[in-house]
Amino acid sequence: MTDKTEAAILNAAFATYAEKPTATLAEVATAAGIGRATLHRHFKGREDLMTALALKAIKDIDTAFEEATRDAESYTDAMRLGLDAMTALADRQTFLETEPLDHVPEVAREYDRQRKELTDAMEEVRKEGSIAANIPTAWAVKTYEAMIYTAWSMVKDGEATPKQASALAWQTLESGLAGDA
Amino acid sequence: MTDKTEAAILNAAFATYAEKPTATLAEVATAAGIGRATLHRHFKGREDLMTALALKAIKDIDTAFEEATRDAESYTDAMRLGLDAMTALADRQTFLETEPLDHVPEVAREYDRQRKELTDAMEEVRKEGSIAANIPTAWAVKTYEAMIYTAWSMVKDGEATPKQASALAWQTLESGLAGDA
DNA sequence: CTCAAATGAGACAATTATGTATCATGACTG
DNA sequence: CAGTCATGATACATAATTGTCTCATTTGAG
Repeated sequence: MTDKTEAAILNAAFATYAEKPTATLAEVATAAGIGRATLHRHFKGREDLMTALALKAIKDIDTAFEEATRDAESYTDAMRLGLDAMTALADRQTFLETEPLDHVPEVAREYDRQRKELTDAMEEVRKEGSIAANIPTAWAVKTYEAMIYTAWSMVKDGEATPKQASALAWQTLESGLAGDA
Repeated sequence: MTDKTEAAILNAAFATYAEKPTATLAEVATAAGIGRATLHRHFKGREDLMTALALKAIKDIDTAFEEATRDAESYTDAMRLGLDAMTALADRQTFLETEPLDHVPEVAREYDRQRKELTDAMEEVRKEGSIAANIPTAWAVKTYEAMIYTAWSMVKDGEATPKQASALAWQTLESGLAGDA
């Protein structure tokens, strides 16, 4: 049950920290439906949990993105499919943005790698003609992430279904980066 | 010097919490360039500081928005001008989103009021024909806020000047909500 | 069923953050 | 210049969080 418990802890932690970045370990344990002692059995301490969360966040995003874009017909299409898949994982993205994680070399390295891959992919999207010339790639990447967060937020607030939200996000992103109003 | 010191504390706090939501009062004090004791002289405690920050955030945003949109020719134009002004205040917006503030009635009330005003204004923008029919107003509002945050983030990361960033934000928003790619 | 492993609950210690009080110092005011 | 006021530094008290340990109970595999 170790693996299942740890997964439950990590998932609960993502949800909890997305809601309240200052949450205590006790709150995370309660959210996971376990005792605080059990949390300490699986993760040596706060720092350990944070590192595990960061690495899992990166891995989950990688996996979801690869899975979703397996049979994309273009980089532009891959972005659309990826956005759809990521809408459910925005709590992980939020965690990575919120928590200062530079002090763990492995996390920093993986984070940079993922970010570079996304930037490279966006460059390909540009080559496909989906991005206006005056828009920097860095802006396109940040907007992409912002749309994922916004879609997630819509769902969280009960203002849209995941499908609706990611469709809106894609529509906004595609039109917005194409640039002709 | 009391007023100036308090302003310094609040501004430093916005910057600090935007960077690290779990920052301690000691870190805030250091960022403000004062001793921890002095912080306690101006704000009774953590809760007191948080409340002051929330109220100031709301007020700063109100003021900046009103100031910037004073001679807007339309609601759509007001949104553009407001976005420009808000780019520098995204740390306040971030604070309001990050910190759970429902438990202070006055803050909750002001927050709801401001949010409603923004939603109402966005409805007017819709009437001016700037928003595609299939896009909910709630989405338009969230996207607006997301673009402000994104512009701020670009500036913070040194990838654009404030002017460039808010121009990109407006271009993306206008084209994105108009909806025709 | 039986046993080993995992767990929850609780007690406890250690660490960290918060809150309060005091005092000497420097700045500004009248 | 004298006095007041805010401040920084420091010490100290309290509270909250984190980390460790034990033990009775539960769970699950064999």
